[in-house]
Amino acid sequence: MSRADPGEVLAALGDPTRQQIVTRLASGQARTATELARDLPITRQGVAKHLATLRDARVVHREEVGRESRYRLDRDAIAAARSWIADVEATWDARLDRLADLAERDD
Amino acid sequence: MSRADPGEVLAALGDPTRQQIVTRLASGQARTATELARDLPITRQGVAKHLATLRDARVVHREEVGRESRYRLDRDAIAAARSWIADVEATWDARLDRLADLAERDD
DNA sequence: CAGATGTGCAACTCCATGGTTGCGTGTTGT
DNA sequence: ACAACACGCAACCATGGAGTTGCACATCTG
Repeated sequence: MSRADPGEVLAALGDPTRQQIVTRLASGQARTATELARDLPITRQGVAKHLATLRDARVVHREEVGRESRYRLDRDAIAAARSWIADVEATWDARLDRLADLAERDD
Repeated sequence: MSRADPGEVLAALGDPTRQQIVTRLASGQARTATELARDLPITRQGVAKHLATLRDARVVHREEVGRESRYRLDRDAIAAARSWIADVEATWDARLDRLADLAERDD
């Protein structure tokens, strides 16, 4: 089972509708596509497609219960994306530190 | 000067090519579109368009020097995106904590 | 000044994808 | 058993955006 690819997760989180879905899933219970569609201006199938791409990116996983399937956040994938961004920041900071060193050494 | 919108930043970071550009910009100096295009399988104009959307999302800002314009990372916007993700995680964690409370109270 | 280099802008493809409708199937509950 | 509900899948449409080429303009250099 391959781990979540940060880049893919970022791409999944890039869409505004999917951002809303993720927000909904974070603040409440695991929800079904039909429930989510009630809050959104798109159809159930539209939501379902978004959930599919979120599932491909491992941001979400499906739990089938009887005739309905509920979707739950997968914390690890989201953490991977945050980690990627944090790495960019860290690298950037390191570069600034080097510049600071040069400035000091310049005195 | 309106601040960076996390959603817009996420969208900007969603594209794989732009992810590479951001990585390049994080690990080195401010670069020009022509320089970046050398590392990438697309033309300079392609890179320029990506830099434009990164600039719209405040992920990057332009520094015009003579006839060339160099692009530099804007740390704040990236931090905003990371913060958004962190919020999702925090909300999710808080929900899990509430569940734990209920479980305890259930004993 | 003339050529080389760097850039931005505009027009043009083309494909990925967000969104829809329609349908068939499985589950629930009365 | 049967109606209502929930879902997945497939076909379809339209728009956006990634990428290209072409060109005009600005800047540097010999």
